[in-house]
Amino acid sequence: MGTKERRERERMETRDKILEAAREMFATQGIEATTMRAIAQRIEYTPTAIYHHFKDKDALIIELCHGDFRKLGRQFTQMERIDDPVERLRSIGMAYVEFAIANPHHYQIMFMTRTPAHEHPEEKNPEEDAYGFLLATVQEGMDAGRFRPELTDAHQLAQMTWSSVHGIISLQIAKCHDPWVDWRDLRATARAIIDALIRGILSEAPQA
Amino acid sequence: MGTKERRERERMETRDKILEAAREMFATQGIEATTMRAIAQRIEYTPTAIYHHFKDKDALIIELCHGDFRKLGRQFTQMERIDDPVERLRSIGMAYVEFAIANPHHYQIMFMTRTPAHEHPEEKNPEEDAYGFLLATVQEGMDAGRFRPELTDAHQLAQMTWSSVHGIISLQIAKCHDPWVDWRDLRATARAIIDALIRGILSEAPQA
DNA sequence: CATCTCACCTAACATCGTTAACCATCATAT
DNA sequence: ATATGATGGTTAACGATGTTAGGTGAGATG
Repeated sequence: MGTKERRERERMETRDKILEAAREMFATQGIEATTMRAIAQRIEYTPTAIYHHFKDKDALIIELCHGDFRKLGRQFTQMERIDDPVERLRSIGMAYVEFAIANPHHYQIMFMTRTPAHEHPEEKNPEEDAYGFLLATVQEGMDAGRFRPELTDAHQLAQMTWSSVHGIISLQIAKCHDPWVDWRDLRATARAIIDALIRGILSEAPQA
Repeated sequence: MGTKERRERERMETRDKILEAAREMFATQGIEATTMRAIAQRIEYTPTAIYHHFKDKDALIIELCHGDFRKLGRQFTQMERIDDPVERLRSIGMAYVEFAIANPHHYQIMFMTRTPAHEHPEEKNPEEDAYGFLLATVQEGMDAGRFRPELTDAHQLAQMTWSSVHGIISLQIAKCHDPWVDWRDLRATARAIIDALIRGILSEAPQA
């Protein structure tokens, strides 16, 4: 019949139009400032039409988040080719920074706001699970004895590195307009943080 | 006459009642979930009454923020008694963590949301300028040659330490309910981050 | 006693997310 | 061919939000 397929395809097309419009408007205007009505008007639909594709605004946001998490995960797995786990860790950190610089509004949604019970079904897919990739890298370094002997918790170590980079990113996103801090270049400071932290967690034994 | 003074005092009393109610409701319910009407009802006034004391909701928030910044600054200056600048730096970091744990919602307002052009008039008062205190401590350590020679920018160094601690705090505040991360104890991880970072920025020359 | 001030209230407005009820199209079953 | 029924969309509205225009009334001032 093929008509069923066409129907489905058309449905997905308008669904994608909604997502695309929402993505751009969230990114440029911010998430709170972007209204359902505005999204609808942009794609020349009625606000109610959106609700035939997404339960509510949160569902729309979460859907966009999933896409962004996948994107970040793909970015990370490109670092797989780096053999040295410590160097890979450094590169993951910088890739994370680049992602945040490229998508600051999405970054804000993904990591700076209390999300509504984010299910994260792709938790198990390594291609999409950025945290898992970071964790594995840290574990690899730990197994190779690269880190100080008192650092035995891979989760904690992963959270340490992640949050160190997240810190400077999120502070600058939130506070970049405040005059009482003389902000330095994000990339440079992030690099300095990564270098310092890695130096601080590396085992002192000279490596081969 | 004294009547003028009494009028002013009464005005300030209700103003403080508004602030007090808002502070607690923001802290327990969250800032977005706390409505003007709810604040008014709590102190048995009409929503409009609030607008005779504060321009709008943002002004109310900003006013609360100022108080919180003062509180944090006071917390910091208690570390003045620590002579060693590096140890003081460590203590500042942990004090910051304790502040965040004690006031997570305020922390969110102060450091995790884009504030509406926060004037920060008390920038010059050392007793209230937490960032300035951190900066001075870092500068002192730098002057004493405690840090690696390539680290010559006190602002960058201050931002590095600040953001490292901020990172783990804000991530846990925002993502503590997400099941895909196995969070470790905030205090312990923060301490590990501080230790690692400090080890990473300290000059290798053995100190006296 | 008349007037003025000023903290506060009543009533409303615009806008938001969201939903109930309806409508039009079109593949399908009789 | 025509009735049926699903489906993607619309119109109109609801309740809640931040906010404001215009009034009210008690107490200070002349």
